[in-house]
Amino acid sequence: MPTERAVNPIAGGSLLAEQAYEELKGAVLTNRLRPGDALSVPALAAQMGISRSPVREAVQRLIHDGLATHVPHRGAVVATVDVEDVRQLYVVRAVMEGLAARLATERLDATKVAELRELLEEHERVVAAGEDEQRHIEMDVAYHRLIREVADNPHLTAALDTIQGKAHLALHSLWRSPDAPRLALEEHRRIFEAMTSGDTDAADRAAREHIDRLRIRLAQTVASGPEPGEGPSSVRAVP
Amino acid sequence: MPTERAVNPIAGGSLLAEQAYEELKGAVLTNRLRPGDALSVPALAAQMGISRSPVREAVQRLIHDGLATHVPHRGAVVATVDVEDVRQLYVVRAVMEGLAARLATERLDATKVAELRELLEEHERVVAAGEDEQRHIEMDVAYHRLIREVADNPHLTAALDTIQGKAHLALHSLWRSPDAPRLALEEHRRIFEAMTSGDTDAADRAAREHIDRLRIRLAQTVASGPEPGEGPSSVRAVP
DNA sequence: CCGGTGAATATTGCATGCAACATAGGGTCA
DNA sequence: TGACCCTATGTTGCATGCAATATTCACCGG
Repeated sequence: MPTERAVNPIAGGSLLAEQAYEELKGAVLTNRLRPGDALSVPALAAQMGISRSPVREAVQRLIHDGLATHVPHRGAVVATVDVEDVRQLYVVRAVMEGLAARLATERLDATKVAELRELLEEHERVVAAGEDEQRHIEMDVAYHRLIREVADNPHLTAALDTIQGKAHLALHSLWRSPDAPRLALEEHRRIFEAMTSGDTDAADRAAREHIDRLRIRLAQTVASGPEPGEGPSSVRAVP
Repeated sequence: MPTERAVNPIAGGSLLAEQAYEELKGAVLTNRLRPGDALSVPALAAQMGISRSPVREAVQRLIHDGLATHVPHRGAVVATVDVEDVRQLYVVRAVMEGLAARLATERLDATKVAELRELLEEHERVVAAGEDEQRHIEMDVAYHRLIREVADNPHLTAALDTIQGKAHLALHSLWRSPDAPRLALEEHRRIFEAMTSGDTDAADRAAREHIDRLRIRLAQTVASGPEPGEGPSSVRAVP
């Protein structure tokens, strides 16, 4: 077991627990900590250079978010998402993104339209340049996040953040389709068109269908390429 | 300030933090702790007869659930839900209960139908007997919870639990309509009919409309009778 | 009578100690 | 060689200590 630490030391300002949480979440979401990896509170505390209290708190928040699971007397481990999990995740996410798009359509103004267009164009560049998967996921997350922000419903935002966090985690293990970014971008554009035309029903439908298609493509990808067997914390690179 | 404790001592078995969380949540949801009440970790720890660590953890979970808010350097206080909060809450809840009903319809079997009918009949007795509000809320919560259970989607369940928790909290402050229980029961029956007839669309619609009507009735109640003034736990009235 | 100032108070958040406990691994015995 | 036991290690979860800090209340001056 290499001493290669998956998390970085904490600066040491205020709210160590918060910083530890962000660091851990980042490590999980960028796949530096992989599903199945152990989250030992003492070990992480040592690596971050802080005591166990804030780390313990951070790990528990991760568990609460569904990004880690608690194995009795074995500590916490980064959550493993199976195909069925993802399916159920996306069924829920579809109706919530639909609602978000609907609400956002009602509250859209010129500023927000510009921001959305901006994001779409940047996403376009990323896709055109064939940049890395990580970057694409970031754009995808950012786009949906902005829609939520426009929708301006904190309860919806909170629920969707949790759902999307788990989905984000799943993408690392499951998403292997090379033209997925292009398709996603296309569907993002369709949502944009519906929203800017003021058609709430169409926006709702477009967002729901986007997530539904994502779910279907994910299922197909998994079905075709059953995933090279990879142990918890082994060394494989993302293809 | 009366020494009247709002929370009970903890038995002392295993997982004190969990027990403390349940105790606190119960106190909040049954209105023994009211919106605005302070949640002092040292005080609660003393009342429960345990140390601060598990209590701190419990309070943080409450905050994460939206049942409490963190006021800087003043400790945590039981969350205050205003009318707008409730409206936004129910907008989200409507689509999620709709999805739950839809999924439940697809997975319904004879056993679950019997359980649902059982609950409805008990609810009927409660309404007929004109029992207390608390009991009615319990029935309402139980009914929706059972639908979720049948729907069998853990992510949907988790999200809805959080949403319903906040809604539950809101009801104490806002629900003053005497015939609300009767109307709710009636709408529960309608959802039941749609589900047992196997019509997923109708079930979805019925559940969504139920929550929407709930939201509208709540808004009307609040608009007509602005609430008998009752302050946090002491003197102030809600502005 | 009222406003301002200072000290006492109570809070949080982090660090650390410690007992209980399950697991893993090695060594022993049949 | 294979199964079993027993110890060593790692973990959790709770208790407690402690510094930093904002609030509150009383008291004093105007």
